[in-house]
Amino acid sequence: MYASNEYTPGSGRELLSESFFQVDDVVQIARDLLGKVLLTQFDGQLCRARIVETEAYRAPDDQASHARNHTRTPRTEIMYARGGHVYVYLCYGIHHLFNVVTGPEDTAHAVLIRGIEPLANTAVMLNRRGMEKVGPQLTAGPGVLSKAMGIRTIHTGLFLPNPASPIKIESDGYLLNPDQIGVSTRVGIAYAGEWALQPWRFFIRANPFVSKAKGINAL
DNA sequence: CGTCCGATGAACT
DNA sequence: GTTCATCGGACGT
Repeated sequence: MYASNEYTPGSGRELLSESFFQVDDVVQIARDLLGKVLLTQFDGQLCRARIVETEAYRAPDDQASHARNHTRTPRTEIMYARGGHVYVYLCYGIHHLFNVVTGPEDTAHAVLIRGIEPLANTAVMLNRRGMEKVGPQLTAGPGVLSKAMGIRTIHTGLFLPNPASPIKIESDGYLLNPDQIGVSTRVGIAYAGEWALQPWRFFIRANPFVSKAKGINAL
């Protein structure tokens, strides 16, 4: 199980389609990404992890979005591509933060993946993090999960629904009840004024791989 | 070209 | 609770 990268009938897994990412409501997509499986395959190493924490960024009005007020620069250009593209940017000069572009072309919404639960090939993830033992600090947080999965800024522009992409998101049939989903304001965007109050962070309740964010209003 | 600073994480006191 | 590593992007000059 989980050893294959194929999507044969009966495998119990399916690649998320373009239409999943091209829904206009980025907040709904952020919620729907909870429980889905992030897959990376670099240097022949296939890693899988379940998405347990996300945040929605809704351009152009959302002042926490890099594409706020239609900001369009070389860095944010990929946000204007159609949903399903990958946007990775460097934060604090150190951390590579993995985002999924959503919505139709020219709509710059994106979802930040903030926490994942390792499912397969944890040995490679541990090695990339310089850790010995699997625990929340392996992949709880947007910077550390990218490091564990091998995701870097150079991967910006990959298209997740492409079966040949080294980064993909699939469904394995895992289902969540609405009462398992926690909601809060977003982390680290206090500068965004009233937009910092939007309840656009979603997480799986009681999951240890949800980041330990401080100063957040749980709702 | 110079300056400011961030959608963080880790190691401190 | 506080400090700080580390650097590309955004913007003003």
